[in-house]
Amino acid sequence: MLNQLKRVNRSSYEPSYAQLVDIIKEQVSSGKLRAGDRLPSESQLCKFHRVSPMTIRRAINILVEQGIVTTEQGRGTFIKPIQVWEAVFHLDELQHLLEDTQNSEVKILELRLIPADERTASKMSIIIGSHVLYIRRLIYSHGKPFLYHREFLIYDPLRPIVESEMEVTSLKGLFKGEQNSTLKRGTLSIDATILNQEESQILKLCDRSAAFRLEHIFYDFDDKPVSWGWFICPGNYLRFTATVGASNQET
Amino acid sequence: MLNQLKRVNRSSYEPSYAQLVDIIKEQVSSGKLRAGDRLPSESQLCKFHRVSPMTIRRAINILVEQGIVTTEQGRGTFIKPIQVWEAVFHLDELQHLLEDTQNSEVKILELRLIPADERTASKMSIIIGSHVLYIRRLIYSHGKPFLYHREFLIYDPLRPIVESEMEVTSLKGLFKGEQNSTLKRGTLSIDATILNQEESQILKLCDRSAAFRLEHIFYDFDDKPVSWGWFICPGNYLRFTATVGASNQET
DNA sequence: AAGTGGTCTAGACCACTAT
DNA sequence: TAGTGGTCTAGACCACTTT
Repeated sequence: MLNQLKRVNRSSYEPSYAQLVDIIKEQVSSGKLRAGDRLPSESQLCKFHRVSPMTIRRAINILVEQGIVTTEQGRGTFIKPIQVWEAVFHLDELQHLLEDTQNSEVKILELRLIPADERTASKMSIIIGSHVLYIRRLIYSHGKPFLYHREFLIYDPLRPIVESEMEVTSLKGLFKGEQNSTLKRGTLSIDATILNQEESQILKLCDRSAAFRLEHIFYDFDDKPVSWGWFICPGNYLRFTATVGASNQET
Repeated sequence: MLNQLKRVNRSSYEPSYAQLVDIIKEQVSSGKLRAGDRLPSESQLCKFHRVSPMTIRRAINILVEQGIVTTEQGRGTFIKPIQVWEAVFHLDELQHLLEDTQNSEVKILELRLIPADERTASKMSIIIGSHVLYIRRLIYSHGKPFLYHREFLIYDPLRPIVESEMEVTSLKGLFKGEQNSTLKRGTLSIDATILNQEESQILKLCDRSAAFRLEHIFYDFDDKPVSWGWFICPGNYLRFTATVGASNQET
């Protein structure tokens, strides 16, 4: 009985634990194992695949992380039913567009020191009227504008403005994957919004069309906000996608 | 030298590997370890924390999965700079609203058998004109409509329609976390859109306001589409959020 | 050659669940 | 009591990078 088909191939270059993950995923996606079914016990899997308990455990831990199975101490390991909520959305598409430096370009539309208004002050935990650096950028892909970015940066009068501008490029690092040592964490959120007149003009689109608004706040190592801003991205330029359940194409 | 401060507490109820993960994360979020820094080698960590190599490895593997560090064979383990692209968005908010069965309600607005039009046929890989079950649902939270769902289900004439309706409830299971054995996987995508007249009327909102459109296709174990549909969710009812980098609040 | 991460073993002991 | 998952050990061997 047991798995009948595939065993771990000990002489393969693929690690045993990874082979095991694939074997079990394959059994799920082919329907041999279905939601609610119990996996063979770890000791049974050990004997069948002729690997040590630790190797089996490692494979099962990975399946747990991937949301394929759940474990219940004393009872067994069970295949999870698919749940829509497990869907996870990434910013991959945006990343690839920006990493493609051949075809993407960042243009600074405006850069000036301004006093923080109420909203900015509240977002950045500073006093209203404090000076902040305000930057408007337009990001082009393949020659067409597709992202409009507005950002407020803490301005430190002790440092020359040149260095503040360095911060700008260091922020750019966030999006290009360069090293960055001044920022510790960030929060992001996505809203659905409608382009206003200014935005649609800049992005060369119809007024009042649908768009995503990706807002961000970045914090330094003292947990103080350093940057607040948002990207406007026309809805027809971007789409967030995700999959749930055991897809056959997965690794 | 080394970590100077915290060591793994062997007599704690928290597993050593989890303690190690927390210790290192704390060092990152406090700034003791910064982007690009190298961690002590695994053998050094073994000696310092008096645990076996496997335990260290497990902790480091977890940190790799969480995007905190990267490993380079033969060189060492390094703290990763934060990257916006690591942001991961979930449907938690939607889930919590629907799981709160006290305050949420699903109302079927329409349920009928119709011939598939071109778009439906293409999405579900069926022949134009094949019969599909068309369902319109309105989901209420705290008495207010906040999700409008339209869905097309494969109709199997060999099964009585009652069973097809069962499928409906089984799909509901997807959203309520019940067992489900007929579906294997699904793809989801999020668009930004603008409410049309029908949608805004049903959701009792202003015409042409911003909304998310969450589209889904679910497949059975033969990889055949079983359900295609989309949720319309007003933008001001929902927001997708994510964090990047080492936040102090994390486990 | 020395040091690093990567995989794996063959057990041990524990907590929990079922019977 | 027997079976299950959960943690952990004290090594081994390998591939890789640096010196």
